[in-house]
Amino acid sequence: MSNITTVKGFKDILPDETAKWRSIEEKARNIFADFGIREIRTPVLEKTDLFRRGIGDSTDIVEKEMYTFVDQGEESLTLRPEATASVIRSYIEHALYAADPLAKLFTIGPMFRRERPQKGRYRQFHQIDVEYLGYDDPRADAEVIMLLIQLLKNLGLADVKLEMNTLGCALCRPAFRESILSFLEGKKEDLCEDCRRRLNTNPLRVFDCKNTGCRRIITDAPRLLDVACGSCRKHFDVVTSSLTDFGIPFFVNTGMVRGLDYYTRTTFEITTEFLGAQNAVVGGGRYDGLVKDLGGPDIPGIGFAIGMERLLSLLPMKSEDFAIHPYIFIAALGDYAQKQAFSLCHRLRLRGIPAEMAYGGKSLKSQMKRANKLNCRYTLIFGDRELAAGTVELRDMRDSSQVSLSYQTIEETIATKFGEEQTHLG
RNA sequence: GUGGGUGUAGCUCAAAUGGUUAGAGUGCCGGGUUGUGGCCCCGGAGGUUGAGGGUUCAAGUCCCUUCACUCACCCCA
Repeated sequence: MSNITTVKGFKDILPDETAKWRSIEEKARNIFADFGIREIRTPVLEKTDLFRRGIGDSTDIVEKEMYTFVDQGEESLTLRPEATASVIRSYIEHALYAADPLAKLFTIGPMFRRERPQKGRYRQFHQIDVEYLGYDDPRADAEVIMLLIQLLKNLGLADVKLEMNTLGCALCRPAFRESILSFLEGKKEDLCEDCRRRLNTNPLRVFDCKNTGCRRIITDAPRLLDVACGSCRKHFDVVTSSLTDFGIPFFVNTGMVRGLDYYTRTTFEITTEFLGAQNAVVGGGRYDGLVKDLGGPDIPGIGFAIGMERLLSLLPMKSEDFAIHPYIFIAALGDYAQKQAFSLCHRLRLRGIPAEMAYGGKSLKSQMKRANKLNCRYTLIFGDRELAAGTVELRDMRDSSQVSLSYQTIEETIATKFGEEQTHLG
């Protein structure tokens, strides 16, 4: 096939799937409303510097995964690889903090990273993103996580694991970095090739190396939790004890390092064993320095991002459960009847009754087959014979019963019936 | 960027060591009922076997190249 296809790593979301997506989004919006989180929508395209400064120049995302191009020789632009930087940019640009020092925001939409696609990883993927700005208190961390857990519960997601860690703050992290470096320095020869490289770039990454040799070495390494400053430790204690108070189970994973430079203190992930190599469905954490780094006031923040494709693949939803069916199918025989059917069909739709018909003078059998395929509740049948007698046939597609009704009042009859059945379903 | 796997009908897959017009299920269209769906039966349409080249009397099958998809590494949602 030499036809034009989607770009590598980009996916069409076909009609059978869209209802599932909408269902997730609706449930998210509902719970966000309960928590007072308001929607913000930012452009998918931003100036490249936003991400360079926000995410960090030495991260993989910025180094090799961004869709960046120069716009007509003028300016370097980038398709957003994540939402947080954009939300913060907007927050600063419109000085939202001036009107209210506290902001709870969410946004839903596509992100773009030019990685090699594989299971659970696409070049365009979608995130549900939540950001709390201006909240210093560890209870905000707990609130964000609790709302996330509740959302996943509402969606029917089971068998997931909440992993927690703290990355320290500007005071205690540098010291920790040094102690890790000196710890690993003597064991350099035993580390894998990747980890030796990591010593220079991001030594904390050695913690989540999958190489068994590296794992053995790192088990004895100092942990940030042990050397964290008093306030960071206290912060983490309040977050975790809040979760415990509400019966939310979690695992402290002192080896969890996140890939974006801006995280401080609390970080967390929701993981599952059903996603193959991409086991994280949600990632998040606190970023107390980011707003300031991006040119705003010194305002703390915490948030998370849910990977929608990964989430979808974990949910047991079936597309049949979301299928929509016409209430009534009109099967008409003959030119005059077809004309009447077309008019009736349109009038029913204008009244909010899902109606469908077949064009093109097909056989009754063919029209009935179509009605069946569409899973219509009723089929209305009439030809010249019925119209001459002023009647129409209404067939119940479930039990195959059929009644003869007055053509004059059929629109009202159907409308009444539809109204009654709707309230019954209520 | 690196490595493995796979490319045959819209979809899921067959076609022994190379051997005539590449099959089945499903879906689609039509018929079996001159005006009645599902189940059943029958028929039809739909393929340049991903593309290009090579070996051979003969290639879906073997060789080379290329592309796509996929899984994994790196990293992340």
